[in-house]
Amino acid sequence: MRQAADLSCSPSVDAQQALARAEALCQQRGARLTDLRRRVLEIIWSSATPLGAYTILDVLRDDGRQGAPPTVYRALDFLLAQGLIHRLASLNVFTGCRRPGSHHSGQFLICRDCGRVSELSNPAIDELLRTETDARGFEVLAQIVEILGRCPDCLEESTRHD
Amino acid sequence: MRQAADLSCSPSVDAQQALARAEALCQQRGARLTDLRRRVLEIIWSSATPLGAYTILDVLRDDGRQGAPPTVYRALDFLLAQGLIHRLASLNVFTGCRRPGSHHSGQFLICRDCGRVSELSNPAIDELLRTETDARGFEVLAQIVEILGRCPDCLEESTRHD
DNA sequence: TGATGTTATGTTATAGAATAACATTTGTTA
DNA sequence: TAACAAATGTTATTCTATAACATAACATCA
Repeated sequence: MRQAADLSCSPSVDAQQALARAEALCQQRGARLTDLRRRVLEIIWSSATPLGAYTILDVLRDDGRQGAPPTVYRALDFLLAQGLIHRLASLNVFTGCRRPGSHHSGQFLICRDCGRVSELSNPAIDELLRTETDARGFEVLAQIVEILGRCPDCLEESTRHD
Repeated sequence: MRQAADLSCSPSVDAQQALARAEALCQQRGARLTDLRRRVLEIIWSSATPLGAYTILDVLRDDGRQGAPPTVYRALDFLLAQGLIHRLASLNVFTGCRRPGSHHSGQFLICRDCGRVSELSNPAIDELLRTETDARGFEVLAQIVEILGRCPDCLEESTRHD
């Protein structure tokens, strides 16, 4: 996979905005966005592609922090609970939520080649799924919609090189 | 979780039909449904709930077979490639495909309480997702649609007991 | 302020899921 | 039968995630 992760640079504008929003939301909810949790969120937002827990752990250690897997997973659990990140079940990775505040499951397009992810939020998809589940008397707790494929950029590139 | 797995009984009618169809499909395709692969498929179909790879491995060992993780994963890879089973990414488990023959990604309702799974195949959902991806120039390789929640039976039961 | 309870983090160990790499066996075909 | 390919056996390792318990930070109230 042509990896796009670049964690060396300082927080992007996106990351800064996401952190600011996270601060505001947590404040509002009385949830504690501690140093560790903020840093994990920042790490996630600083990458162009979703990160695995152990990659995050490596970055924390590079920070000079002490840490073990539970350190990361607990922070991730918090961020998930606050709707600040999503977990992509098909890849065991985590990505920043583009629409925090409204807890939602999200719909994801995942590029197999570059690893980048687009988050959709097509209400029609939600509605359609809701219709199906309602018809069956099934109570929905979480929706997982992940589409693995190739993004336009990588498609174009592979076309040029063939 | 109130587990519904019962592997002790002889193959159910469902399992027998699934095995027969698998035989036919593999024959037709020139794919080799070996003893091991057939047995793994049978184990999967003999359970009311999806099984993890290591649970399947345990059953194989109970059979008196020798085996290690690769044994199971290779059989699973074959069955996946033939479209005879599905993998549920959100739980790392495998379940028999209710519509083998047509390779498809499927849509699943997974009950958090009893672990049972219903496989939908609502073309409208596929279509809607296709519309989204087409509009974005995204080439789809695989779709993952898994809905975690509570099935009608478990809902009713929890209502009675509250 | 200090005692108490709660929340968060540190730490060690382990469980669970999946694959790499190579050896051996089985099946197929020439 | 020889030679090749496919399938399985086997050992080791990597990656993902959590259990269990210890310590530290924070909050609340007498």
